[in-house]
Amino acid sequence: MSSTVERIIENAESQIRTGGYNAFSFRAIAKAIGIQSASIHYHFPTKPDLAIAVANRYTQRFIQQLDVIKNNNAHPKERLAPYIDLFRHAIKIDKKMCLCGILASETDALPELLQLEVKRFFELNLQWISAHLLTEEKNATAQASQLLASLEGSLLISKIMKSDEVFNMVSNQLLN
Amino acid sequence: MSSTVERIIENAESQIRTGGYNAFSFRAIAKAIGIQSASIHYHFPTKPDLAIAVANRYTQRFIQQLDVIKNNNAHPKERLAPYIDLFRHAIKIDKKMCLCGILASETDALPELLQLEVKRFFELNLQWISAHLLTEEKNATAQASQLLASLEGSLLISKIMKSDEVFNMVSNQLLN
DNA sequence: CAGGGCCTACCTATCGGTAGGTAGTTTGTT
DNA sequence: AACAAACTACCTACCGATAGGTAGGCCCTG
Repeated sequence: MSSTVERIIENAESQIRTGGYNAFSFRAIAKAIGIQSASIHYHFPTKPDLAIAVANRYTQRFIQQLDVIKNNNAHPKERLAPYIDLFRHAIKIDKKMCLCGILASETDALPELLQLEVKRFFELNLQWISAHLLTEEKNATAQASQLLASLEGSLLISKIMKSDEVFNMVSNQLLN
Repeated sequence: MSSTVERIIENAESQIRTGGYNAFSFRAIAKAIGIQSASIHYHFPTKPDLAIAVANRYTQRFIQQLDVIKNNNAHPKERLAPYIDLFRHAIKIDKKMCLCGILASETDALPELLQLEVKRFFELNLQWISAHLLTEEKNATAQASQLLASLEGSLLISKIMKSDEVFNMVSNQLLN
């Protein structure tokens, strides 16, 4: 049995990943987990506070997965497939966008502190790809951008197509 | 002097491209163009009606640009740079996401008819890339997906980074 | 004088947020 | 050990603001 705070964050994440920042509400979360919307304000005073907590947990979990990938795969080249699988999980299991992907697309409509938290996710991924995935490449930075952009973009296209086909084709290309 | 309908659509597009479907409102548009929000309902009865009109005009204009590119460049290989420039325009001139990119990421929160209109944009682009950009390639479909995903993804990353650097690196890679 | 294009005025629903209360638990003091 | 103070985790009830949408009137033009 998870705590109220965890259930709030979990449900908020689900709503944001479905429709973005403006598509989640305290009332909808409250109804979903069976408490009053006012009670959410006890744990997260404002909407930005909650959204930042959601993004923070999302990034933290992502970092943990990156560590697992690094530790389980000694050679950088072995790490690409499991890295791609992190995004495959979003579209195939969660059937939702990457949280930071959908938020990034709405950047200019987000509270400033939330922008910074989302930005951190991308900086962190780009740096990790360069350092632990493309170690021996010359233009690692450019290739890292290409990889991350392809994955985020293919998630978005797969959502609107209601099919994993685009994601599968893109990930197969990336693996070659 | 543009018509009221055109000014409504223009302003709605700007708002949607900034914060997504839930971030635009009849009242904000009305205020921006100097009419009453009720007057917008005369031209577009419901919010989905207006959003669909916005997406339709966006796609229609995109198609026109694709025709120009095709007609101005006899060889498929010459068409890549101007195609990329369509997306460069979004991030460098408009300083906004691709309308259909941001809407695609919110797919499951959109009215069904709007989903179809957004989907049409991507189907159309994928088909055009395959037919007029990668004519001689074997796996044209997969490469088209890769190209479009890279461009949409790099827009989204550039927005959150508040820098064109990622878009520039990705587009340079695509051109090689 | 008919109708297109806009207006005022208003509706209901929902939003984020606040005020104040309460049951149960924990903590500090004697 | 006993008791009071304080804290946690909720609750009900409400606020002003804003959302999309509707009804009906007014004015200008053909």
